Amino acid sequence: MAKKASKSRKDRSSSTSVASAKCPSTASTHQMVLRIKSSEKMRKAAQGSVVSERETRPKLKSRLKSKQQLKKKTKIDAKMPKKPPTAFFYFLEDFRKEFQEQNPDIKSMRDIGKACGEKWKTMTYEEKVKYYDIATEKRAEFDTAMADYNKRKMKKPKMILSMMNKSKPWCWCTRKCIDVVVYDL
DNA sequence: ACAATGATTGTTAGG
DNA sequence: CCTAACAATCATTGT
Repeated sequence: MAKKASKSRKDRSSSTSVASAKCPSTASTHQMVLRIKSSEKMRKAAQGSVVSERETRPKLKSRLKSKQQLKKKTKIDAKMPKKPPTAFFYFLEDFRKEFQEQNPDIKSMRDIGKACGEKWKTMTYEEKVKYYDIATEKRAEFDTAMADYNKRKMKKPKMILSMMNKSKPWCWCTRKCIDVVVYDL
C-alpha cells in the first residue's frame, strides 16, 4: 500500500538562462539558434519521457561510497546504449544453468560467481573462444550503436521552443515567425 | 567503473 | 509499529 514518495524530490525547476541569441536576418533559413543551459525537467519534457520513479524516490545515501554516488548521478543518461556483456558473462549465463541443476539450493550470486570464476580459469582457450566470439561480435554492435548515438546526440537539437509552450518570436526583418532551436551548452 | 544475475538486506513513506 | 515497495549489496571476469 505504500506509495512511492514524490514530495521529497527536489524541485530544481528554476533556471533556464538564455546565453545568446542571434538575429537570423542574413541566414538562409528562418531559424534562430539559442544556446541555453536547460534544466533536467525541461530536457525530460522535450524528450516526452516521464520522470522515472527512480529519480522521484529519495536516494538511499546512507552508506553510498562517494565515488559510486557520483557515478550513479552521471549514469542517468537517457537511452545511451549499454555496455555489452563480456565473454565471461556469456559463459556465466551457461554456467548458471548447469550449476543450478547440480546444486538447486545455491542461488547466491557470491557462490555462483566464485564457482564460475574458478571454472573459467581452468578452461582452455578452445572452450572459451566461443564466448569470446560472441562477446567481440556484441562489442562491435555496441561500438557502432555508440557511434550512431553520439552522432545523433551531436546533431539533434535538444528541443524546439514550441515544446516549451512559448510563443515563437517574430522577426521583423523577414516578417515571419522564427523557429527557435535550443541546444545545450 | 560497469555490464547480468537473484536472494538478501536496508531504507523510506504511509496507514 | 508494521508493511509494501524498492534500492543497494554481494561476487565474478573482461573491457
